[in-house]
Amino acid sequence: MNTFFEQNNVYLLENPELAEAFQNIMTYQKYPKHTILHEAGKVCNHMYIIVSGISRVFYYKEDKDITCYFAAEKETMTAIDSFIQRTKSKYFVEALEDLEVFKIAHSDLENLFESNPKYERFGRLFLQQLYIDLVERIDDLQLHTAQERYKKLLAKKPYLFKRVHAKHIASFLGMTPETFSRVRGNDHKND
Amino acid sequence: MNTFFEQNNVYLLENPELAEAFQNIMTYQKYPKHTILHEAGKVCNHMYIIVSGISRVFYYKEDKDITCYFAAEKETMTAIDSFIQRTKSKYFVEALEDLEVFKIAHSDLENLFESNPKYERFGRLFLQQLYIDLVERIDDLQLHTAQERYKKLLAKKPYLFKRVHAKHIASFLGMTPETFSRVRGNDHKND
DNA sequence: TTCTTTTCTTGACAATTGTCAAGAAGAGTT
DNA sequence: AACTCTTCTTGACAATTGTCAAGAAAAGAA
Repeated sequence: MNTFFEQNNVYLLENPELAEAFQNIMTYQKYPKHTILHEAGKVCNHMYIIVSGISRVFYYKEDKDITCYFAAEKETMTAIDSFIQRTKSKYFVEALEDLEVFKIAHSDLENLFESNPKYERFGRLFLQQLYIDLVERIDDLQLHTAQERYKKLLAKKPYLFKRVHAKHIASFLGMTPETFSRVRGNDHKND
Repeated sequence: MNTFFEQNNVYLLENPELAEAFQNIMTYQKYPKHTILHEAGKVCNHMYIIVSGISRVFYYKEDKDITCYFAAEKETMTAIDSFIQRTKSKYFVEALEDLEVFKIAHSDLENLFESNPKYERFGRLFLQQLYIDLVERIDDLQLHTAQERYKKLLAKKPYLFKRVHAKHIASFLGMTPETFSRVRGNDHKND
């Protein structure tokens, strides 16, 4: 996954004007653990940049709760389908820990993009990085065993395994909690 | 998958200026079947809009040939990792049929984006749609059986099943050719 | 703390998918 | 057409993963 500040800091931090422009449309906000920041069925009008805490995006597939995205410090999060297409979302966004975030309204972001091409450009470059991240995730899911998917995520985002319920990671990896538990058990043996 | 002309026709066709700008940087080209349009290990400097024919993007995972993308008429195609990041690609791009395409150089596209914010804007909106398509593909792979993945693709892109080798569709769907064959067999029974 | 609820682990078994091998079917060439 | 090469299908079996159930462990509430 991508981070607004880290992976694109070239654009947001090295250019004071860009940083200021974004700061002007961001509002700092806190949410307690378990808060639902966005509900499925509604149009999502905000995106969030996480200052502290972890959140997840999930949806229901035949009563089963499927996590499709995690966001932690410095990462961004929104109900992406709705935020982009301006339609009702299938996703929920939930705080898994107490959250501190910067909140950005869709309309403000659009206005910013329209106000000056350099912001539009930043938006495009940012999306490009998100796109690359997704391509990688597809590769992972397309032809890897449960064990391999587990190891890859553990290497990439070890903190998830300490801070997030196993069942959420399991569904994110496309396996049952039971399989996740067994795969984790195997992995510990190889230490 | 997305199409330059279809899904974004709002932008490309309704605005004659935009259409003309793109036509100025596109060159029409033909490639015979089996042509490798891009080789892994090289930086990919072009994207293609397909006029006729079908192509695929693939890579090797431990000697196994994995297809990760198909593009047919009106769709776009490139070695996306390299085209976006300007690094060596892991992907090959291959013509599965005789191809007629419009070819666009990365540099020309960048220049176009920089020349006027409305092109930059089109680029961003186009990427947004590609992103949504990928999110959908992840949903498919994350928690569906081989049978379900087969049926979804058959409903969405039936022409693939007539024009492309089964083994390529199988790897695209994340299953072996044998499983693909059996799943296809099951499906015919339910007619 | 104790009590309650949820999550995690483990076993037994079932379903799905992969592997290997052999033959059939199909495409391409001469 | 015959020949060659590749792809597709099918069977037998193995490996992986899912389902269900029960108990252990952990987290949250009183």
